[in-house]
Amino acid sequence: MTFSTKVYRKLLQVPKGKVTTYGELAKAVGSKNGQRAIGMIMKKNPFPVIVPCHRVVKSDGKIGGYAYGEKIKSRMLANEGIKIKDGKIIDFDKERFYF
DNA sequence: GTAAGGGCAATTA
DNA sequence: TTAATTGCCCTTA
Repeated sequence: MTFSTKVYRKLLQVPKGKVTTYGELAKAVGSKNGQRAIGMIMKKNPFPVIVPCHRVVKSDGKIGGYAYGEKIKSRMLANEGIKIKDGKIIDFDKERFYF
């Protein structure tokens, strides 16, 4: 069980239409300061299909980056019912998922 | 085994 | 309030 594996499992707990942040995710797996590591894990994401890495955003509600393009990310989020405006989530506090 | 970087966060000015 | 700097953890080279 590696760190990345935990991150993936946690991320899979995020329901459709909800999002989480790198910080929350890091804290959820035991590394409250491991947000950067998570970002890297997402980038090297070995399971891009089963891991909804597009549901992970920055703590301030912005989409942040995305290995396959931010526009794709925001589009997928919008497809799940999350409103995106100018690169950031409008109802971030509501759509946000707490582990 | 060492070094650098990454889809950030929290702090400070 | 926005911008810049520092720090943290993990993976990859």
